Amino acid sequence: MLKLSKKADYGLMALKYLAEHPETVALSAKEVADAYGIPAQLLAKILQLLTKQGLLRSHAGMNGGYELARDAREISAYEVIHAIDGPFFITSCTKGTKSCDLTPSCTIKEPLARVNETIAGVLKSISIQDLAEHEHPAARATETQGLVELTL
Amino acid sequence: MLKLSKKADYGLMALKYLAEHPETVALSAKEVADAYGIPAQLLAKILQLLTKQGLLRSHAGMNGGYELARDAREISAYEVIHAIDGPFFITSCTKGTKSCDLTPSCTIKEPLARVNETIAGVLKSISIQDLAEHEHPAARATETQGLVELTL
DNA sequence: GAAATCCCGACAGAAACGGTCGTATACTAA
DNA sequence: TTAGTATACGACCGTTTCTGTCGGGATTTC
Repeated sequence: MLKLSKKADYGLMALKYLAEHPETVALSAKEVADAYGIPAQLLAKILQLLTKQGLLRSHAGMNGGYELARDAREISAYEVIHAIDGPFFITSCTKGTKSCDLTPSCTIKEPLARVNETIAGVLKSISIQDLAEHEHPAARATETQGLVELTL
Repeated sequence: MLKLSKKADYGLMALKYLAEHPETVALSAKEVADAYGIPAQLLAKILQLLTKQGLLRSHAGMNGGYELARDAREISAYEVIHAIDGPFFITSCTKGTKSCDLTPSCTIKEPLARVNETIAGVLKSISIQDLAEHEHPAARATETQGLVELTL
C-alpha cells in the first residue's frame, strides 16, 4: 500500500526527538521509546541499525545512549528510511534485483522509475530538522521543483 | 519498502495494454494475462475490481472482455493504484483510521502527510496514456511543479 | 564489581500478499 | 435451446514480510 514500515516511522520519530534535545549528550533507546510509547527493544534495534549506517553515534554504559552523528539539517528523511527499510522501488520488479525475468514486457517500469526518483528526491529534500520544527518544510520548494522537472 | 503491490503493477500493465489496443472492442482477462505472463485468474480479479471502481467496463459472453471506461488520457495511475491497493498513506498511523490512539505524539505525521500529497499529486499527473506511449510523461512537468510548490 | 546501556542473533505470532479453486452468472452465437 | 465463452465472487491456502520478544554478551560508568 505504498506506506512506510512502522520501523521507519519509529526511526524518524526517534531522530526527530534527538534533534529536539540537542543540549543533552546522549539519550538512551529506552528514554526515546518511553517518550513515544514505542516498544523499547524494537526501537533499540532500529537505533542500532541507524548507528551502523552512520546516522547516529552510540555510547554504551551509564548515561550512555545515542546522539545524531551529524547536524539535524544534514540528515534527510530519505537516509533514515533507506537505512531502515533498504532501497525502495515503486515497481515490484526492478532491474536491480533479478525479478522481471519471465516478463520482459514490463514496460511500465520506465515511467514509474521516474516517479520513484521524484519521490526519493522529495524525501531527500526533507531533513530531520524540518521534522523537528514541525513547520512546513517549504524552504526547499525551489530545489524540489528543479528535481521534478529533471526526473519526471 | 514503499513499493507498489504486484496487483497494482498488473493492473497498470493491463490498462496500458488496453490503451494500446483501442481498436478492439474488448479484451478478455485471459488475453491480457497471456500477453504479459500474468496468472490469469489473479488478473481477472484485479480487472473485476477496476470495473467495480468504474475504471473499466466489462462484457460477459463470447467476444466479451474489458475496455477502458474513459479515455486513457483521463485515467490516472493514481486512480488505478488507489482502486487496487486502497488508500495509501506514507505514514503508518493516519488520522483517517484509528491507529495513533496511544501515541498522540506522532508529530512526524504532519510533514509526512505533505510528502504523501506530493506523491499522490505526481501519480495523479500520470495517465494511462502516458504509460502507453512510453515516452517520458514530461508533458505535465509544469502542472506537477505547481503541485509540488503547493503541497510541499 | 554492579548497574546501565548498547549489541546482536534467533525466533514466534500476526498480518499482508500472491495465487488457486470452485461455482454461479451473464452473454453470444449457432 | 443449447453450448461455449467470459465475467463475478467468495473461500481458501501457502509464503513472505512485518512486528515484536527473548536471551545472552560486550562496554562503559560509578
